[in-house]
Amino acid sequence: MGASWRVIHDSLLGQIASGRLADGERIPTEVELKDRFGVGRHSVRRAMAALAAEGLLSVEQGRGTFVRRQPSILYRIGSRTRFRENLLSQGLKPGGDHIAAEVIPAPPGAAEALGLAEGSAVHRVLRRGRADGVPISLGLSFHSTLRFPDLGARREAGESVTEIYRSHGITDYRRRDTELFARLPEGWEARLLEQHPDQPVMVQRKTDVTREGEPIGHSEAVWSAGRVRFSLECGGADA
Amino acid sequence: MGASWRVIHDSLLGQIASGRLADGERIPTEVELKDRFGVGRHSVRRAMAALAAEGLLSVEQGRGTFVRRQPSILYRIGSRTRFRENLLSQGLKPGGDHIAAEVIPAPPGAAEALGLAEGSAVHRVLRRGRADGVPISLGLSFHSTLRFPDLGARREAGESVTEIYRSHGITDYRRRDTELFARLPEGWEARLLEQHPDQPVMVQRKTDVTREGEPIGHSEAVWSAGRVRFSLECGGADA
DNA sequence: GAGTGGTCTAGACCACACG
DNA sequence: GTGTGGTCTAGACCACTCA
Repeated sequence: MGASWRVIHDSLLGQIASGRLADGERIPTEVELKDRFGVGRHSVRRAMAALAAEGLLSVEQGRGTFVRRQPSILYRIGSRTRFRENLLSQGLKPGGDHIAAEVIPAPPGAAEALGLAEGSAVHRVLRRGRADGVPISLGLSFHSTLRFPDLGARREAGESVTEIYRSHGITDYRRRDTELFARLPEGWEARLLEQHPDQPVMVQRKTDVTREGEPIGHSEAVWSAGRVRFSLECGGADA
Repeated sequence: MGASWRVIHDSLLGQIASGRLADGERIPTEVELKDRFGVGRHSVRRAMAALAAEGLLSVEQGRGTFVRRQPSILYRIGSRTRFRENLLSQGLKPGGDHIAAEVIPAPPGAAEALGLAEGSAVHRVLRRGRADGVPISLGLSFHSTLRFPDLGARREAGESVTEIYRSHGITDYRRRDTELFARLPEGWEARLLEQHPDQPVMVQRKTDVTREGEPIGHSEAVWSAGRVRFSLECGGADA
């Protein structure tokens, strides 16, 4: 016989979908559900884990479990549109936090993309993007300290990459090798994105190059898959 | 205290990464691992689930659990490149199975994309794409039966969409609204893709329109995220 | 301190593969 | 039949939040 956790899962799913359990509302505790459905707590937890991985619940240790309707953001990709404008055009308030900035020896991936020797000093800047206050992305970028000595401090102060490029004489740049894939998040990524560790993220890897083809910046952005969909403005191949 | 399943997870991970557990090799049974690490079976299973969700293991009920190194395919998207050529250019053998073809009332999403009344009859064709024999995608497509009466049978016989379009006088078409996002797979999707249900998939939704902008086909392709990365040929916006 | 979710053990039975 | 993984119950203790 199949899965008794499915029964719980589907029951709660129905209540959330129908609105009987409203957004932000607290759902019954694990013990209460276990008694109500006459099953073990393990099965309740399994049902909750599935719902959380679907992005419907926010589980908070010590406080309870809450219905969390996810914003569904359509993020245009492939144009010259920037983070700010992209969100504003959908009526969302863009935001961001500075998480970390440091100088480290270039990791293999970044070194290769930037054409540097592995271990060369690079700025590593980590920022969190928000839409209407909800975390949606983690942007991790790498830039050579030789090329952009002051980048770390200036990004920390809130300057954009484009501005910093311009002050170093780079008036135009383009993207090379934009790569997109999905995976499960690391623990720290899930925490910073305030999402369940079983809910996937999308990773967007890209390299900026000058008009002449010189690589100047490499970045890896991690997007919450439950909150963001990408809209490609360049069409796509068929399967 | 922390997580004892992490210890097991990391130990096996190391053995797989270092090659001490080779591709295709069977790993110790749950009972054996539970005894070896001196933990409960639950913790062993949790470690296995994590490794399987990372795409490193193939768990087969009744047979055992095996190391499964995943192919990592870079699939170009955004150009005119087709499935066949895309894989061939990477030295992979393209393949595919016909799964199902039927005529159904148009579901809401497809009806809207095609500009049909909800419930109009459409062909629904499901195919599975393979690279070197490994399933990598499920392509679900919708076409009006009025516009393409013979499409179901012809696709089942192996004809391509482009060929069928051409025989109906459509010599050129383009993509509108390519949308890309990630989620966890449904049970049947995981089964058809032969992947773990906790490993994410990427969904690519797109609509074909004629040069005049008339929508003629809508499709939703589900890609195994553990096996495929997308390469966008049109750059990307920054985070 | 009481209540919540997080982790763990122990033990049972079921479903499936294979000899 | 034997052994594998899949599901489930029961019960314990820990970590965190909040009054």
